[in-house]
Amino acid sequence: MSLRLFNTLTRSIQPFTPLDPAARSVGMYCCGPTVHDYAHIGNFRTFVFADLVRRYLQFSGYNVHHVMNITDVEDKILRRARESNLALREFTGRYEAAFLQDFDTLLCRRPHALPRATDHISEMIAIIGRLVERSIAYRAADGSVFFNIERYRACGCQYGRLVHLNSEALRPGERVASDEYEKESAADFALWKARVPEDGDVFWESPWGEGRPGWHIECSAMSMKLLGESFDLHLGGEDLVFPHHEDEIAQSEGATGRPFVRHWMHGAHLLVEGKKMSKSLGNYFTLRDLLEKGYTGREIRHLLLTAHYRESFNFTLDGLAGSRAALARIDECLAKLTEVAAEADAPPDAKVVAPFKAALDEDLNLSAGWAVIFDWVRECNRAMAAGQLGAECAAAALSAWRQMDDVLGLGLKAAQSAPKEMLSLLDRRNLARKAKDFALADALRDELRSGGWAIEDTAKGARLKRL
RNA sequence: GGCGGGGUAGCCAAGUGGUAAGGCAGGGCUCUGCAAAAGCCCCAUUCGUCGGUUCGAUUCCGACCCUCGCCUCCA
Repeated sequence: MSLRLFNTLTRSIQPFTPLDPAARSVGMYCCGPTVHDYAHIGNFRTFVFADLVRRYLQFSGYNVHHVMNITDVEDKILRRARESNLALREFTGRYEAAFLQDFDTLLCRRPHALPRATDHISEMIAIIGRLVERSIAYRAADGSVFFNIERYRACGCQYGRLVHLNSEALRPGERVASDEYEKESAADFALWKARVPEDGDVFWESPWGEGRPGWHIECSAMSMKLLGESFDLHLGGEDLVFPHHEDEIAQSEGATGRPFVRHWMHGAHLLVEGKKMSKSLGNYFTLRDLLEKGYTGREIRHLLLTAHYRESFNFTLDGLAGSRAALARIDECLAKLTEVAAEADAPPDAKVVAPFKAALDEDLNLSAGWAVIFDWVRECNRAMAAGQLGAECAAAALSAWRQMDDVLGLGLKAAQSAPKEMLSLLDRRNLARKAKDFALADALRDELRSGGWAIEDTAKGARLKRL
């Protein structure tokens, strides 16, 4: 069995084959955050999805080079920076740092490169220059540069491969009508935006005059710089299919004449409490909002990983409580396995890893993967309850978990050891129980509980567990 | 209007032309001085509706209903 992934280009699940299969290396680019605010849970679904892809490729033996851009120049950023009276870099720097912190909280592996748009203006200008040279782009009267879709098509290129739009449907809508730029055709998109007064001191010199880059061009410039003019995998949220990714393909292939990306993957959006997230509905959550409610990054990550990435997903606070319970079940099992395994060591138990891999190989069907994991948890529990699981087997189970967790990224929750005061309370309770002074024993139990520790009476005696 | 997803138990969510994974919640049991925690067991004759193809359809086809997304800078 080998990895098959859905490719938006072909709208089908197909074997994943990198450009250079022999090297087992994969170049992967994911459209990153626009740093003008704290990222919300919907943004993070996409990044956790990208992390899953990256981890699974690594699990599958690929050497992944993961690039994610930081969009730090854009209309909304400019406006907000201006409102906050901060220099662009100072403003975006705050949200970039917050984003990365959130990224870590969700246990996502950091990309190998995090290029910022503003550090790659010259690369963007170079691409625009190539397009102008080939007459696929033109300079408008105001100094903006647009991509000419007609010319691109005339070169034998196809526009609309991802989204399958017909050009007649691309009639100017309200948003286009209000666009003041001087395009020759409504479908054309900006590569370079001429400087306007509202931009303040945010502008760069270019052969076409002062201005700033359009939105799509940054991804073409940075991905091709870091991964080559053709690379393997490009990811993003489903809303980016059109126009962002469609335009990326057009400007990249228009400039290089070479195929841009082999494999496109898009993560579906999520609903929150059954509705589209919106601030007015009160169901708009940043990661920070959820942490404030007492949920952990690990729980949020788990919930985001319960549904298949191409299905829209209903993110709820109830679901988060469910994730907490589900993780506790896994943690409990792993803690017991650790106890049984003691010092033993063994290679991963293929009985669980193999079906897990089979599930993930089929377009990352992690929902099916969870079924494998929970079936396995039940089996382990059953065997341990019957006292029929040897140290070797427990060790093999733990190795298997570590291997699968390489993909899940949830970690092995370390057993917390209780502080001295709590341990002495436990001792006193044990003595009270021995003396059959149950009133005292129960009082001590309550005291422990209010101190945040639950007593678990097991066959091997009482132990404490963090609440 | 154009294009594309979905509708599976109380909730979340897989899946298959051969008779419905898994998680949460719920119920029962074990353990316990009582609890708690934990574990085990149970929990959809049925997959939006109606037709059709088929020995057999939740799965394929058609119609309809509902829902979500995209259609020019939103993950």
